[in-house]
Amino acid sequence: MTETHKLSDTEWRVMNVLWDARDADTSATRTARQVLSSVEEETAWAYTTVKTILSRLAEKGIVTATLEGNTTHFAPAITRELARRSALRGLLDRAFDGTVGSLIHHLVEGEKLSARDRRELAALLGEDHAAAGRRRKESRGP
Amino acid sequence: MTETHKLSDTEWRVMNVLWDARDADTSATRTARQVLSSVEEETAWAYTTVKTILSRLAEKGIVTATLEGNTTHFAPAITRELARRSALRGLLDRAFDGTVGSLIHHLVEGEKLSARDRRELAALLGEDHAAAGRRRKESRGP
DNA sequence: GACACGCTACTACACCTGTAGCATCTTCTG
DNA sequence: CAGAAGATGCTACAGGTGTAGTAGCGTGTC
Repeated sequence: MTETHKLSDTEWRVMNVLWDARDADTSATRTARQVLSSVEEETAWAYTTVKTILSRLAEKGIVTATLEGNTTHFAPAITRELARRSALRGLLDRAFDGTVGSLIHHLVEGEKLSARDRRELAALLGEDHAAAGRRRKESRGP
Repeated sequence: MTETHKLSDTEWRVMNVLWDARDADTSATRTARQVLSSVEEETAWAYTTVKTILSRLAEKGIVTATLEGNTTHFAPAITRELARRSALRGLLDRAFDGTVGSLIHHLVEGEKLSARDRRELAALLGEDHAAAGRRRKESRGP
């Protein structure tokens, strides 16, 4: 149901700024101007460009816009996790037979995983194994 | 350098048909008609739509088009692996801080990994570990 | 009270993507 | 050979995305 309407490249960039702010302060918001200054080293956008992107995001319900004085403050309306999940799903469906296994295979087979990544992965996996074993309530269909 | 020009949704669908053909026969090619029949259960495309997509892919050098008689035969000009790598990189950059670790974290943390995936992942990881030169005894029962 | 400055809303536009029609050319078939 | 069946190249067009300009409104400052 939570159709995350597929963020575009620029939208991701903007959303990342909003989410990063949230990481520092759970109720943080950002103005267009602030977003601009956060990205202007990598993007050379005009102020109005940021404004447009933010407005479109607000239209789509992906960010919330609150007018305060005469300045609009923006905040993410969906979590980064959700957006990530949805983007990942899209990639899996498009490019990896829709399966996580296929992606994992690609990751492990390719030169993509450094020894450190591998170690980290193993660690996370082990850790999670313990946690997941306790609350095994997964029932997946074929 | 190997700029894989970012495939769109439909392009992926078509390319997958081409790659799948390759999986069965290393030198397989597909006509627009054949591609259409491979996807028409999921897409309801018109023949000309497939034709356009294939032509655009050919223009971009992502598939090769060889006219044989009056029918063009298409074959992938880039490997699925390459396209996957490039798509994955895009996703990582856009949504996962550009790091594999972040994606892995997401995979392991989220509910995305079934017990089976997890097992598979562990297996692949172990397998690769062994291949790397260090042989280790695998005695981990879930 | 007039003005500058920033902010907003509205408008613009080119390119890409999804989707497809049409006129035409080629080849098989009787 | 004439027509059917199918392939091709052009053309089209709406909606989304990237990128931004412009005019007008609110508010702090002198």
